[in-house]
Amino acid sequence: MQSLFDGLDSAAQAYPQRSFRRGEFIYSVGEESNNLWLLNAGIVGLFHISGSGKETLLRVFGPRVTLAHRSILDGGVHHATAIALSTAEAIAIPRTEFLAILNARPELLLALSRQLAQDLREAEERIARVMDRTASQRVAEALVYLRLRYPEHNWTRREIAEFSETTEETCTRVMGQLEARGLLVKQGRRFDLPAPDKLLDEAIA
Amino acid sequence: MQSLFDGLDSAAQAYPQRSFRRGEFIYSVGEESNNLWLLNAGIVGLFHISGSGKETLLRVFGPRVTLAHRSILDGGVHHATAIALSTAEAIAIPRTEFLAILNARPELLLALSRQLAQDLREAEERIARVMDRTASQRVAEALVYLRLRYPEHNWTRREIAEFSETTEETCTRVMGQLEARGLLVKQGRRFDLPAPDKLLDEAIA
DNA sequence: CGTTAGTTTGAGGCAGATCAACTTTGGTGG
DNA sequence: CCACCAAAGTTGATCTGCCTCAAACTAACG
Repeated sequence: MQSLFDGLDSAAQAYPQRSFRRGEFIYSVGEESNNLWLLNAGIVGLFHISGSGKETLLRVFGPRVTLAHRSILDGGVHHATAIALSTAEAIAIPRTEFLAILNARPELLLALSRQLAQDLREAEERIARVMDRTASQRVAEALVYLRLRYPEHNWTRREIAEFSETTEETCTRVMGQLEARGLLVKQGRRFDLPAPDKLLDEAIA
Repeated sequence: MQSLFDGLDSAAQAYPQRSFRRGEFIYSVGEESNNLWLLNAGIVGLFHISGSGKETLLRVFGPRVTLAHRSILDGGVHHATAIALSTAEAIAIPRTEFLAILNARPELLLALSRQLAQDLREAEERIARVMDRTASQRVAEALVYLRLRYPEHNWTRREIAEFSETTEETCTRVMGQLEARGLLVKQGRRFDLPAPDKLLDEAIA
């Protein structure tokens, strides 16, 4: 089955590609979602930033996926802020053109629905997990998820903490314990997980 | 715009209506989602139940909405358990027929996508909220949300707690404080919110 | 090398979970 | 209509995970 990104790729060729450096905003919460973004390269994080400055990493996007499709279908206002986590290349398609393409090609709308259904499952599993697991367990699970899914990215303690709903300090401490148990190896700022499956087993148990 | 429920209503007439009493399961986590459910009456809760028995109320369904659409689009396995919170009446449409109708009527698929987009926003807002707000604030927000959205239902402390990611005891204590401040009035097991907007203001501030 | 972003470590405090015992409610059936 | 009882709600005492604040350290990059 064709992905939403692939189905829109040819239409995107008509538009210029934009570059973002680490830390740059692709869009911000509250803005109108006038564009659908096609991410060609790099890693982008979708963040919720609260009044008190506390940040939550809601979703992570890698190459060959779309951004802002959810907002466009839900009232046209961004509910969160998309920030480049590494150098990123993306193309913006006008909202109206995106909707016209969806209208003309129901199979792409179906692909989009499936993506939303999957994202909703993942979000709801996270809601339940906060109550269900300790901070250590959540960090361990986040490490495995982020590392396996986006191995090329240099995940920081802060990013891991914001994804696992805990603090940077707790994250550091948990990673230290995992290192002591041989489940994590630090090399400068980078780290590796020699046995991700074992790590998950021990974390959940 | 036509809702998904309305679009499927005529097709549902071919199938018998089933009744559920409070506490009965409509479907369970892990089961295959062979049916789309049309809820005609009553309130249904979608729960995540962890190994340790801890329950989380993920979503609430009222009359004239569908259940299991997310699962059907996402691999066909239920990721949570649907339980009747009051006497409920619902009709099951076979998965295959549901998919055939979606295929024939893209406008219904669009309505479904919009619903998923909205549910995803609500779920992600909840993820951020757990870190962002105290237990008291979450309880206050849950009270307003549940009471205004489903005024006919007699929400129990347990249900409110499982929706606001806290415990029954905390929920009781918070409600006691709100009563002392005149923002909540108990009448036996029922309660009323004389000034929901004020309650929200004070809770968030 | 200087500078900044990222990481580590320690000490202290508290929100809220947990456990336990008790009270109230409201539906049921005798 | 009343007595009963299971489900729901309340209250208090205790305990702890992890957040918070602070301060020093270190990697990486221009």
